[in-house]
Amino acid sequence: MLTLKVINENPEEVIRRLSKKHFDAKETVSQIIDADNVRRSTQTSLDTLQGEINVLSRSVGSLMKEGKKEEAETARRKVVALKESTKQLEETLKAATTKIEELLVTIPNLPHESVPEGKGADDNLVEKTGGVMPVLSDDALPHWELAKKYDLIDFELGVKITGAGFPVYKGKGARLQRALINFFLDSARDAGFLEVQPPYLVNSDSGFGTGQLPDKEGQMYHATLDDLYLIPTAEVPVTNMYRDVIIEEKELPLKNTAYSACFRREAGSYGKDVRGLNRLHQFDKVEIVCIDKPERSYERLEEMVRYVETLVEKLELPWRILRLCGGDISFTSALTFDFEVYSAAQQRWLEVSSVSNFESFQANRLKCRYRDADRKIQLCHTLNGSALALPRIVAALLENNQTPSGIRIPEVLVPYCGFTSI
RNA sequence: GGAGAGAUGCUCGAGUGGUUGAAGAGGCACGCCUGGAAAGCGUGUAUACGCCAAAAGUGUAUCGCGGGUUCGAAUCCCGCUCUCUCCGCCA
Repeated sequence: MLTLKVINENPEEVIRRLSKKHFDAKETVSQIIDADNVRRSTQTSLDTLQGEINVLSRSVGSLMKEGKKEEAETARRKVVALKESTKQLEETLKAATTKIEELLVTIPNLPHESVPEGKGADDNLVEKTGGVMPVLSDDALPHWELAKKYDLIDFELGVKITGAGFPVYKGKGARLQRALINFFLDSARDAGFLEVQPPYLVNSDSGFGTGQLPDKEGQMYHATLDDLYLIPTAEVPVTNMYRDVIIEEKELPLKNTAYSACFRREAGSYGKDVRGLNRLHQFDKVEIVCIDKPERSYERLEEMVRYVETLVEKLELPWRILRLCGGDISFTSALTFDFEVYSAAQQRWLEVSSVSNFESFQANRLKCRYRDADRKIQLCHTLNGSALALPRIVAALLENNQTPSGIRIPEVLVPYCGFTSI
């Protein structure tokens, strides 16, 4: 969430910049400022009053020691009277604080100035393209047919065991998954990311910290008996490692990578979007997460984008990078680059990575701070990206590399797979 | 899951109702000392919010979390969470 400071100091700018996300913040911003004025003045009164009470209370003790019982009793009565008025103030303060908090979480992050104007996915800016478009024969099969033909993925079996969107990978299909995960993790490690294995269930504090709660509650599986959430991405547990911490400046940047299974309810999805591997409830992903100081975060973002580029390049897939427009960028992000690979038999681009700078938006919720050179405490910037999400990579690999004699495995994966074709 | 013990600052650890943000020790930082270092000596070493134009300063809150008793709570009471020990179960 945005800091109170930003809203108080630059309300007009906040409103102006949010309009790019098609969010009208005018009303909310003014409500926040009003509530904050109440909060401040109430706290001032309350603190003063509480100070008086503390002084009097202490005097009760010393008066008792000196044997001045009557004076002590007078002071005691006075405190009781004063305490009555603190109750009202406390309630007002709490109400104002709660209101500010409630309003604050409804405001999206400010988009970076470089975010293009636009309504939706069609207005995203193509930043860069690479790879070679494959030429497939007319009888080329979509990946779900290929998965069946070579017995790589059993969607129906997953339906029996769990439900739609929980496929069972078999044989070379399963081995390809494992190969990709290892390839991604090894690559990330070579690029300087520290590998971690996080929990797959998180508590609500963690869900709040990265912005899944309260905004996207319905998108996560909720284990209600223990009030834990299945992670929609490793971003959640990994970023939350840095919740409530103060990092020394010299330790920045922090760069982590993690593989995890990801669980998403995907409520509201339908149609050809969900065919085969295009959209699943459970999928595998390797995530990269960075924490850095504000003045360096865009440098970091660039580094992450370049890194993801090397992955799609090594996988020999046709790819493109999109700079997301104001209408398509997420609630929490300031600037996002999406990576898409071309799935030749489906003849469509599939999103396989999303690399974002959240600036201090998550850090403010997380209370993830660092101590700068002047020993001052400041919010960090947090960034993350997929590197990469498996299912759509698999879809593109299967479709683009199909030949009459089988499916070719890109060279970089052969040592990981242990086979050269399917 | 059952029984018991515990949770204090960066760490260890004292503190069982009255200037305790918190003794003491260690660590760390800075300074002195030194040719340099060690040792020694000295100083400093939480966070949030408020007030102040700002710094200085100052007020309030915080001893796992939440509530209660009291003029006053780290200290007493209740609930929760977590950790440890023993038993049970178990990959």
